Amino acid sequence: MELRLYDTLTREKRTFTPIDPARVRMYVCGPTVYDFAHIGNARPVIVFDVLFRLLCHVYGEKHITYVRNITDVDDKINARAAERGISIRELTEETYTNFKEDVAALGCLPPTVEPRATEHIEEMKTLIERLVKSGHAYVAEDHVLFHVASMKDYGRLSNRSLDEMIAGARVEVAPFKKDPMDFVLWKPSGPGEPAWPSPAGIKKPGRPGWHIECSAMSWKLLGETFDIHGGGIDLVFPHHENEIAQSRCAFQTLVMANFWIHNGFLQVEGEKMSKSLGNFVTINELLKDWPGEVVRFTMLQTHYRQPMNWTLSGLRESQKSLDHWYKLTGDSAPGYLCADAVDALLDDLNTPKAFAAMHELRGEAAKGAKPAAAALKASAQLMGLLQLPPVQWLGFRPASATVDENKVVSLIEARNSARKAKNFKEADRIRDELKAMGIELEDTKDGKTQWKVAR
RNA sequence: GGCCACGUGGCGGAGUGGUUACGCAGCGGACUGCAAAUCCGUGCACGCCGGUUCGAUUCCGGCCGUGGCCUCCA
Repeated sequence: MELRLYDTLTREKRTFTPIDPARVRMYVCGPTVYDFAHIGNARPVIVFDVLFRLLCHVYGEKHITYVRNITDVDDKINARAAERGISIRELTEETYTNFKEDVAALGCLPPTVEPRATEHIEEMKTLIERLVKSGHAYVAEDHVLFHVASMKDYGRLSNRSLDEMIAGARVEVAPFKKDPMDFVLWKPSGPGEPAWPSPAGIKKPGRPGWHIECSAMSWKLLGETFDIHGGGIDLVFPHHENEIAQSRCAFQTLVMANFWIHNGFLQVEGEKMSKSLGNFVTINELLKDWPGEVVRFTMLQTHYRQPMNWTLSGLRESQKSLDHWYKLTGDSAPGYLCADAVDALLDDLNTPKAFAAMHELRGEAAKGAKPAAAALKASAQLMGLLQLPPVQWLGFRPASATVDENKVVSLIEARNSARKAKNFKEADRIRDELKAMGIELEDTKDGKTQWKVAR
């Protein structure tokens, strides 16, 4: 099995070879815990969960270390906690709990380690001290700044030259910076802000800059150089660029990670997702109306590097496909994996192509091929789908639908009595009545009637 | 303004220098009391303009459009 992955740094798709196949190491940037995660946050979580599962399949579960951090020190967190009148700790705990539940409902396995920034301040300070000592960072007005000009090939990941960046910079430059592109490793804390004793001989207590935490945590948990670093494409610059600068300069290494993998951006109904447009979709809200697997399926229907458009009709389509798959595979045990589906995944995580192979299996299974159904189930499960008992799946009711289940059931009974008595006029009238209530019926072969909420 | 992506049939979405993606919807048929579900069959495509080539949706150049980054952001 050969896994091929696209690397943002070298801009090519190439064979993935782990540094140590007995310990494959992946780091993915996790959430800043200040509010509910939105659908855009869900994309990397789901995409890298599929990669994690695939790596487990190829190298064995015990040989993968997947780290996804929790950013629990950040100015947005401070602001939100103050706004809500709760402590920072309360806010981050609450948000993290919500995040964990949401992500589990999306069928994502817990990473091997979920480190918190606040628990790795010492490592950050160690890195900062090293960078100052080696001349890559300097102290100015109680800040520690990384000196970008000290690194020859800064900008390679995002394909920018320093000159270009300086020319195109629109930011106001803090007066104490040696170079406009220099970024903060450590900054002083004001009253009410979280603070730790500062490194580099600074007297005033302070807190870390944003980028240093990932360098510190990946170092602590994965080492100076590791296999895969992932995140959203919007993190390429400045976050990942700066991580590379910090880690490589601190450790004198040629690379920080061998593969840099980034998922594409997401729009909602053809527009940028924003609170002002009213199309801001949180995972939490979505999960009230849709099973997690529908959200997951929808996300994987687009290749992870492509821009994707999140739509209601996309969710409906996914629901249909999964309904179909669940009905067909039923309670059958998972069988052999579909080779075409696995090959598609091994080719830079081509999930849409894997789905196509699985749709074909569905066709064979419909003709009565039991191994095809078993293969469909196994392949879907490799992608974190078809994990529920079919009864539970088919029994899902959206929370927003206010249906009186007892009434629905008694109407269905009345309709079936009418059908038995060949009073089809009455039976159809009842069906129409249910339809007006947003209930759709499905008569099964064994004479029973299933119902679902129309979408 | 600088840098970087993307543009495929009604919709979603893979892929390829010459041959069917696939899914949803539509249409026709089977099944059904009629529907729904399911099964069978089926039409529809590669933003625009040039270039390379025997041949380009696929390679190159330009243009147009959309989006991302440059500032917290997946």
